[in-house]
Amino acid sequence: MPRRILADRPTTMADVARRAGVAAITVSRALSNPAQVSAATLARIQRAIAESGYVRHALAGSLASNATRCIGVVVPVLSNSIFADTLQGLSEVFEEQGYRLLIACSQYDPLREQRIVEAFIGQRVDGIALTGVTHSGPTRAMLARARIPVVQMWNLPTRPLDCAVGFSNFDAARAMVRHLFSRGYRRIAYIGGLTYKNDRTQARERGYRQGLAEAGLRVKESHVRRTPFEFENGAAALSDLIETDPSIDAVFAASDVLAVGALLHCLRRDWPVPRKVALAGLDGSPIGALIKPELTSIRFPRHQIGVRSAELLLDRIRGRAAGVVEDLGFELIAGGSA
Amino acid sequence: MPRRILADRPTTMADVARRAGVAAITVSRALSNPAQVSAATLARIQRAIAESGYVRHALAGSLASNATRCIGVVVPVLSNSIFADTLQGLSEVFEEQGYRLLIACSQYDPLREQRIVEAFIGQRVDGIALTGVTHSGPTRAMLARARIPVVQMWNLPTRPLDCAVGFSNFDAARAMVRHLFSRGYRRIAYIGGLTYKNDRTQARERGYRQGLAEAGLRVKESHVRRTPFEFENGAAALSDLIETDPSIDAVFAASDVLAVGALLHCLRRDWPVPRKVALAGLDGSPIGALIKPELTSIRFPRHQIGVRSAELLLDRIRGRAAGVVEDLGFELIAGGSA
DNA sequence: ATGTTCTATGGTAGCGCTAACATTATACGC
DNA sequence: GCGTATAATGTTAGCGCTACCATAGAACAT
Repeated sequence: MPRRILADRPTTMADVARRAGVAAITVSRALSNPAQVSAATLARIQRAIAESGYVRHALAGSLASNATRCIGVVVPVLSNSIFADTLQGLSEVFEEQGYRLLIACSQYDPLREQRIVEAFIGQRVDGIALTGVTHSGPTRAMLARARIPVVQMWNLPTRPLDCAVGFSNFDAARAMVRHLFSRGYRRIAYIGGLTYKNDRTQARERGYRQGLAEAGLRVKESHVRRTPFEFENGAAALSDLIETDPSIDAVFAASDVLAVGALLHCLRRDWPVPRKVALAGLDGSPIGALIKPELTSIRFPRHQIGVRSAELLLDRIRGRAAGVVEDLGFELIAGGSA
Repeated sequence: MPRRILADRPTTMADVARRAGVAAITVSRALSNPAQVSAATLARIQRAIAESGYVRHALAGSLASNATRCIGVVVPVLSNSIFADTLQGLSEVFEEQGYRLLIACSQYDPLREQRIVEAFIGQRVDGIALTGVTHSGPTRAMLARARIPVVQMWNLPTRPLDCAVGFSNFDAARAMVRHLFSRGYRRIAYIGGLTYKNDRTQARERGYRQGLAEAGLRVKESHVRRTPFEFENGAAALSDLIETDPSIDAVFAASDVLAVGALLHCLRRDWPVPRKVALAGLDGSPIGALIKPELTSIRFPRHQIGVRSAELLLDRIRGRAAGVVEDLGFELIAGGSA
């Protein structure tokens, strides 16, 4: 009962095999492990492939071999370039090893992440890289049941799903508050992201609060702002903070996107930074270094997070032990802004 | 001859069917078209799925149905947020229609694009979205042979592969040169991208040259710089241009990343903009509007390019006519920088 | 009562590939 | 010469799902 008209269907491996005068399995071997095939046969097969414009049907291969050579990656957004560096690191390692990346955006939404993870499992990816360490219950359950190697990136989980590569967002934020304190600032406000959907943002805000507490300063809730990571929002939040309380002497923005927005806002208004207000960010983005004064920030190995995540995931795929959590640390960059 | 130990294999549709007391095909229908299944049966199946934690094997389904509900997207880079807006537009439309996106980066390299397209065809994606209009011969051949719907984005092809959505990068650059001329600038230098791998960059440079020619100005080759799109490179190129020829009165950067880098460099050096040198960009990125003076630039509907591309691709997938080329235009934003 | 249509469900085959085993030819040691 | 190792290739049986056709029963018209 043929389901498709036989004429005009795409070339299959059997077609190539016929043309080269070999069995289909030999074509399969020629493609996935050429060393197994004699030089003469290989040449005939390669010629047949070129002549017919054959492209192997990866889905059928994956179904038969039970391995897709695909890795699923979830990032919150693509518009913030900080994750792009990590993606770059992931893709460098995986491409070299013959794996492809499926990239999807969760928009900082755990439910969206859950749907993405389900789709990844449905695609039978060989491994999954997640940004962050908080995931919905169903997400965790699906991953556990599917027994797919997973790496969590950009933060340090207390109970990792599998392996993890990141740094302490909490410590980084606390370190920045200490730095500001050591420079003499005492009325330190905070502009952070929307905490309710993001563990990195939460950790940074906790770090800010802890840093103030350790310095013996009280947290004023009116000095804490939360807003999505856009340049404009950093500018608006700063403007609002200063208007609300002109005595604020420093603002710590938990992301360089916000900090750069805030800094540019000051420059627009001809507010002297750091004299009127000191500014500090967190991300170490290159644009911070181009502004005068240079943005004080914290840099972390964004690219290396991708590289190490890929390496650990490959280890897991190849059957090595799980449960590794790697802390790649961070570095405070003291610019002129604080 | 079983190839896998039968115990401890992932749940299949047959398992779910057995548990629900129906045939596998009914489970399939319950998942892909629930209206075909009676309410009572549907409930039993849904319960069986929930109990067993079943996730449908999408690969097997695609193999059988000859449709993957996946769209392949090639962008040059992820680190430049201008493509992120387009991706966002694509994903909004496709997700709503139940399609998934496979996103890959060509790094502005046609050979890499070719490998990506081959992989997409191997995955039997239902459609492909490409950035730009120049592609390697093999890429064009593969796409033609595979008869996969394709949309080319961000520029207007003279001979489209299939459909296209974009604007004239040439006209945009020319319009900016005209604007600079109308403001009285006569020694207009240019900072562009690396033309040899990118048709948008080529078109913009041609637009610059044409604009000068139409204004009766001669192009000085020493006034033309090419560099990868990074903030730092814009700063460095501007610095170098001014050093080489201090009489330059305006610089047109063919990307806002370069223009913002150049503008920040001027501010660092306390060079008055536009008095010492006028600056104009092209991309309409939000950060340009935050700087003082605001960056003169050209805005285009980046998000809408994604939306329309997705709609056209869906039309094609559903069998409607090919060959549509849509020009979405652009808009000049006159800021204080030029 | 008979035919017609519609709804709900099932049986079977096969999508295109590769794992596992089988087979054949060739080389090698003694 | 014979057993044994090695290389090169083939045969077969699925991987897990859905298209296609079949079937059975209910609803309705004639």
